Amino acid sequence: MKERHEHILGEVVRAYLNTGQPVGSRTLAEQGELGLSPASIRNVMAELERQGMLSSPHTSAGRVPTDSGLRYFVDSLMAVDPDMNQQLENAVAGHLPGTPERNILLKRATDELASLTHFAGMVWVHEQGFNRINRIELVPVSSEKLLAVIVTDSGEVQNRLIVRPGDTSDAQLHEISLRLNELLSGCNLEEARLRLQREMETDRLKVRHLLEDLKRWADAPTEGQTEMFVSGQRQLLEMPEFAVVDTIRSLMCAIEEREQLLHLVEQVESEESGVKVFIGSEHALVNMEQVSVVLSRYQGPANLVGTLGVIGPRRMHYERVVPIVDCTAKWVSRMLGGGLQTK
Amino acid sequence: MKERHEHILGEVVRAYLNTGQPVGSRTLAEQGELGLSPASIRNVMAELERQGMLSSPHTSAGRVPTDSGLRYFVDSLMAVDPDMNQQLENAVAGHLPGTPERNILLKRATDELASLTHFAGMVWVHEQGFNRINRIELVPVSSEKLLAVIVTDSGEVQNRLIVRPGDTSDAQLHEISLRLNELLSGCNLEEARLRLQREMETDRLKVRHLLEDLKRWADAPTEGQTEMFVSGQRQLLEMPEFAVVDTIRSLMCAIEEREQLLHLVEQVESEESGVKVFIGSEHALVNMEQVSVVLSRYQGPANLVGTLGVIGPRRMHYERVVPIVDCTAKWVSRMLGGGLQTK
DNA sequence: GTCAAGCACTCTAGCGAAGAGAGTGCCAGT
DNA sequence: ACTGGCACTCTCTTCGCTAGAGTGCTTGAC
Repeated sequence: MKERHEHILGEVVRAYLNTGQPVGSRTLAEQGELGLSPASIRNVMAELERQGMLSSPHTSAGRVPTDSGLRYFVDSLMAVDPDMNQQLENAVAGHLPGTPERNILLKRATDELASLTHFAGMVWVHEQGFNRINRIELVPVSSEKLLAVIVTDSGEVQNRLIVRPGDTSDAQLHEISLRLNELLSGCNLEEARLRLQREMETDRLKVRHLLEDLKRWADAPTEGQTEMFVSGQRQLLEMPEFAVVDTIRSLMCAIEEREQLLHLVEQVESEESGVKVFIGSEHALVNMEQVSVVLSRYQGPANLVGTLGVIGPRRMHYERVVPIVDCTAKWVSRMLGGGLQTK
Repeated sequence: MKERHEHILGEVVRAYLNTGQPVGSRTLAEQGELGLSPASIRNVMAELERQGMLSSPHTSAGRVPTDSGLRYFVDSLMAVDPDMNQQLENAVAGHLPGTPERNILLKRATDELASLTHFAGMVWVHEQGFNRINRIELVPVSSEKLLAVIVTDSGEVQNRLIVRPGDTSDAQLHEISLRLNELLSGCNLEEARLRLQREMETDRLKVRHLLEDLKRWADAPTEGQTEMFVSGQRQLLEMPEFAVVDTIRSLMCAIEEREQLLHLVEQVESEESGVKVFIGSEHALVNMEQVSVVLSRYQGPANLVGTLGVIGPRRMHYERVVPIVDCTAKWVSRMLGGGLQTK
């Protein structure tokens, strides 16, 4: 594409991102960035419209960038301020200190995404079903109940109340704990199930009921296999383009139902450069042509991998949002990798 | 109030709850419940308007019940179908089987409230700061980290990663666990802090760092001292009265900020009959005159007490919503009381 | 060949007028 | 005490009009 065309496309996009309104040739000329008359700008704009980069809502409105136009802008024209990147990294790291438990860390990252971008922040955890049990502990709670705590090697903590075998002292319970750790440490779910089954048959510890309870836990389809955190949905209501309830409704539905979004998340490859942007109809979410999604993979230790990003109006400042998502993903990877490494 | 007036007020409210539109004298007469001519109905309606039970948006619209009108209806006119109560109890109990961990149970109750009413369901837990530690356990996670699990006597499970003291074997860790249990079982937060302080001075176990970590935990302002679960916000978007974005925005703000709602929750006394209804301006939430809140206390074991309910449009079917909230509160109380009692 | 100026054309947003519809209040009659 | 009838009021919708903004095209200058 000719340099002048790129220049003008860039200006149209920038003006559109700022105002959300169609931009006309005169406003662009008066703005003075180009040093051209409205008429000349018009010629170029007409050309860009033929190429599918711009479109006009009607004859006498200005031009609005199409999805392709925004795509070209994001891919080739967008200039990321190098200062900002540094600044952002500091901001992200500053707001998110410490190494808390995994889910708390991820929840905080979600909040941070939302507050930095003013859109809705989202974080997914893909278990991949390969979690290995790192530790299992039985904590006495009352005479009838005990709490089974499992720590996986990806740093996740799960706990569940189960029935306490009759007449077991705390010391005996500790015995059983030790035995279970021998038995199950390093197992994934599948193996754990098998070994529990085998153990039930010999049952040296006479705790058949307890083993059954545990097995039932392992058998249950691991709900929340892809966990999801969301934050800041409210801020989307502030955007003027969502003043029509219909759009916001589709948006909330998509967030609550998760199916559609998961499908999108799968398209983000971890090998790629990092951030992936879906503009308007590119993400194929129904009734959400006015919505864009910016995502990036993060990588924790072992088999923990996830995706995070934001969902917001098509008219978002990609120059700012893309680095935010990028920094957050890197920061989360670093925190997870550094803080929870199990070996 | 005269019987006829009550009768007509009741019909106006019912018609309004169904349609959401102002109701006129003719529609009411044609409906045939009253056996009166439009003119007679008009006379009564004018009287009711003078009493502040009804109001007309403008001269030639029908009448809409005021907050007082709805209040009178809820207090004196509302007939709760006795069958429904039984039916609801079955429905609630049916959808919510088992006795999982406390927070999961409460989350499920929230979902159930939302799905039964089609509004947003909410559940709060008021800790009252009196929680006693029932059990504390240290679970080894890696060579550098361990997981501290605390079970309170209200059945709540908290866990946190802390630094593992250098060169401690799993067996030693168990030793420390036992000692900590001796030290802290039955303590509330205040006592725990004191005892940890004292222990740090003598420190028989040479684990000063660990004790410091724990103390820091106890010192931290217990965040989420009033926990809150929300579900089904999306369904509020379906309500035609929330088609204007402003109302829904205030609503989402109120839910996310929590402050205002907490203030409201405090007004629900546990001794009272059960369900408390706040209609329109009664709850003094800003910009939410079109919103009603229905709440009830539930009572768990020991010092665990909470509030649950729904938030929805002023025009809700109170005859249905009130028993739903009532049943859910009773069911939650039963589940918590029965399943997690510690002694 | 490139750019700018001018002009006719098109489309929308906003405003006021007019008419339909719904509901009321009041009066008179049974 | 209740009802039928009538005049009145207010809103909602539709229609037509105008001002404003922006375009495309043609023509002329460098």
